[in-house]
Amino acid sequence: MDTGPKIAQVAALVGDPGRANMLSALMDGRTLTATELAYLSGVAPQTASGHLAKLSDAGLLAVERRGRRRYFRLASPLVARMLEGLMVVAQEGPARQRNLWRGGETLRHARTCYDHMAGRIAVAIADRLVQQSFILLDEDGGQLTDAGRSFFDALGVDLCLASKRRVFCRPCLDWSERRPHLAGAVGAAILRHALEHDWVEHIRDSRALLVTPVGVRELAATFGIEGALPTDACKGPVASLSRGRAAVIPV
Amino acid sequence: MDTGPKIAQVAALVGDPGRANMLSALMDGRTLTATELAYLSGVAPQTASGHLAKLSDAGLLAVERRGRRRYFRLASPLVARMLEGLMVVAQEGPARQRNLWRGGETLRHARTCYDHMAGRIAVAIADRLVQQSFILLDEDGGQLTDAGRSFFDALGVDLCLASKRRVFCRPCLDWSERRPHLAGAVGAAILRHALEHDWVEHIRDSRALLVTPVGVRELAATFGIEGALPTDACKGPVASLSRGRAAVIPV
DNA sequence: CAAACACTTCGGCGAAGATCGTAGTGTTTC
DNA sequence: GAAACACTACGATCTTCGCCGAAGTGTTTG
Repeated sequence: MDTGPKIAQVAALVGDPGRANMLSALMDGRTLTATELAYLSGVAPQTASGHLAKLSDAGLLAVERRGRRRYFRLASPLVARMLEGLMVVAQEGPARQRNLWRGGETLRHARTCYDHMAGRIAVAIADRLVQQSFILLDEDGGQLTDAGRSFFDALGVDLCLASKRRVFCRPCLDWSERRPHLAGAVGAAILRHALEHDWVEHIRDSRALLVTPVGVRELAATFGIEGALPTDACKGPVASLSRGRAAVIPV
Repeated sequence: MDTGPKIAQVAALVGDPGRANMLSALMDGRTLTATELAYLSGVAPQTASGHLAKLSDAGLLAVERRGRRRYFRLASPLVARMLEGLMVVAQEGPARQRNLWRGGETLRHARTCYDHMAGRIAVAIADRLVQQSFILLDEDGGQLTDAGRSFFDALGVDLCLASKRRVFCRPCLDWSERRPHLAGAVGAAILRHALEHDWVEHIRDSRALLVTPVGVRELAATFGIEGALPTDACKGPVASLSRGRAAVIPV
């Protein structure tokens, strides 16, 4: 099998702390400039430039020139998927090996992406809002309809907290589902609302979100996304997690 | 986020060609000795010893001493999952980025694992055989019932080809499905039978298996596993693959 | 008990590559 | 047009780490 050398090449790229930091920073789908990435990874701009060139050449990053700066993002959800694989293995380490894929599964189910929700649930919510014509989405933009505004008003979601300057509503490609969820002010408002009403809560030291029993009921009632929610019929950690509030598994 | 350094540590381990070769060789769930791994990765035994120690310390490999030799295998399905992530990214490289997860998807659907079948289909077959009490499975062993023997006789599967010394029937954890499929002589006989009757065929340069139209029909009729098989309703590469024999996508 | 075997430890060699200072190109701002 | 800015290219230094020869420990075989 000659697959060994190939994966070594990619792994070696990720194997440098500086480059790994850059990739981690881009995990949530953001696009960042070379300078920002240099700062985040803790190396000089010259060094970062070299690293970014290598990552782009290898097809791990996609670049876009705008003006005098270059914006980098992960080249595809595949790359994010690979990084998540590494994260899961890395976080467990030598200790307690058994059943630790729970972390990964929980992440895929519901997590934060910057300031909004991602994962199966977030994609289902976006689907539902589009299906009901509350939101219009295309490749790189989104728009709230009048019906959508009424819907959120009735729900008590405050869409005005966002600063004037930020994008109001946009799609954000979900790397575990390979389909878009909602970002922008609307996405942030939904997450804020869900946290305030105890539909979900943060899991310590993780981007994963725990869906509470209240959340299961309310998300189903509000968005009609039973399919994406844990149920009694759904065996496995997600279901057992959501049955009791206290059962927080370190991820 | 301090996840950067952690994933770098793991990635750096995989980033060496020698170690990557070792891990690749173990991808299908086999257990190999240190000497075998040294030969397969093309380094001297001393070097291999060091590499294996590092991989074990990091929790990527599990070791078992038996007599004067040490048997290594991947520590968990998580590791295999991570390696697959790297493989998928590595095989695509800079070129044609779009829709290349087909390879991974095909692998998850049906592939060989040593000399038997793995993937969704294999897990479904194992489920069905257990459900019908043709086979009894527990953690680390399996047993063919009398009813099971009759079933395979009627089907024309020859279970006697296996050498006397090999394990007759045992479960083998499927890393893409996280549930067991059948290994041992019975597992091998099923794959042999499927290949001889053109239910599946090897895809060139890959461990992936292509389920032929005949296979779709016969596997459904024989094992009642329609759910795991590609159908017309199932969009995506697997369905398009199975519709015509000629449509072999390089993986 | 000796010999063969499987594996590990030690030590020195050598190549790969990460780092940053200096200097350069292209872009924006004033 | 000059200055500030974002990024890139080159080169010297230095650390890291893979590599294998030699020697050592534990196990099996005859």
